[in-house]
Amino acid sequence: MSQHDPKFLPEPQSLRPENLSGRLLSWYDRNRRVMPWRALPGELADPYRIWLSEVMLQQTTVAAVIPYFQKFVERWPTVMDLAQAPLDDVLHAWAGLGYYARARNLHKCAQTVAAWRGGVFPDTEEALRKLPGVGEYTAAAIAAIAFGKPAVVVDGNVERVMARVFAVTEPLPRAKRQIKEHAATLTPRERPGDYAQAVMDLGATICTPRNPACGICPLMAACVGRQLGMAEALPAKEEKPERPTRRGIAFWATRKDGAVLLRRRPEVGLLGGMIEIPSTPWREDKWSLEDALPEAPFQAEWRLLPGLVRHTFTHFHLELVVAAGKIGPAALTRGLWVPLDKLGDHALPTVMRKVVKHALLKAY
DNA sequence: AATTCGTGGCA
DNA sequence: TTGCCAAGAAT
Repeated sequence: MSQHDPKFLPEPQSLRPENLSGRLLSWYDRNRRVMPWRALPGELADPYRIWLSEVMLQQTTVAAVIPYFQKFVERWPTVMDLAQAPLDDVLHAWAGLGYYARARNLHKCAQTVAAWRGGVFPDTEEALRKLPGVGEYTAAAIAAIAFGKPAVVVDGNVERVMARVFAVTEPLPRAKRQIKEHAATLTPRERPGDYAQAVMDLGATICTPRNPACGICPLMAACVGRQLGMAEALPAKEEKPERPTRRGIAFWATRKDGAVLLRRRPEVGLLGGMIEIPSTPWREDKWSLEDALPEAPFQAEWRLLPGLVRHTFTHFHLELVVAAGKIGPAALTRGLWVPLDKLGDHALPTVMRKVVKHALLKAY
């Protein structure tokens, strides 16, 4: 086949892999999305705000992050402010956003940056990667977006876009290395931060997991996945194990003055360091009240409230039955007695707020 | 390398 | 109702 053959359609130069970034950037410029951490065109990004937003955005949607981000930067405008804040204040402000280890690492990272560099973030991937809570993705994202470094940024959006454009059929997570190689071939030296955000925006708005809008995609002509009719099916993923159900009894313990007993969870593990309604351990077998009594915070006439509190974590379902009881004058217990109207002052994760709501509805 | 980490929106 | 999914990190 020669170039003079009318059937030969030369691949436009703009569709060569090294030029796809140009198409993405021009699409990005035409469809710029406003987010509170993004610099305006021509402005320099604030590394503190980029870092804070990237940590919040780990496995979390933009819509969920925005109000938390606003709250954090209003209360702690610089990394020095955040470093000086009590950890409890940070956990409380984070409550509801999930993955609470992020909040602890955020605070630790702020203190590290404050101590080492007086509040100046490192600007290389290698140095960023050493900070607590900053992994491969986040280091690359900060380096690219805040410092203009041509880092290869690979998040879930990039994985999906690359898998489709290059028709990568190997399932994730095995395909990660292959996908990163593709991503590296597209990463430009000019405007790498905008490019990274362009791919992520594309994945969030057009190259979506379901019903991708291929008809208006700036990469449509280059997308091998689409040409093969398999774009929506990519990326392939390994099967996930099914989620078990765990059960427990939570103790809604009240005092004569109406205060409720709370306690702090262990620093590590599920809901680490957060405040909870005391409960039995969470196990697969159902609990009878008799089984649960030795786990109660004190001896009392516990009564089971009708109904259940259901909550789903990443890897299991939880069903909590709530038992209500009043502490006697002689009983001692460990924990934190909190008036009902002060429950909001504590770092209660969502599952525990559900327990509170249920108890308030059923116990009075 | 495989698990363990939350939560809310969506089909 | 159920499962999937989201700008992943730590161990």
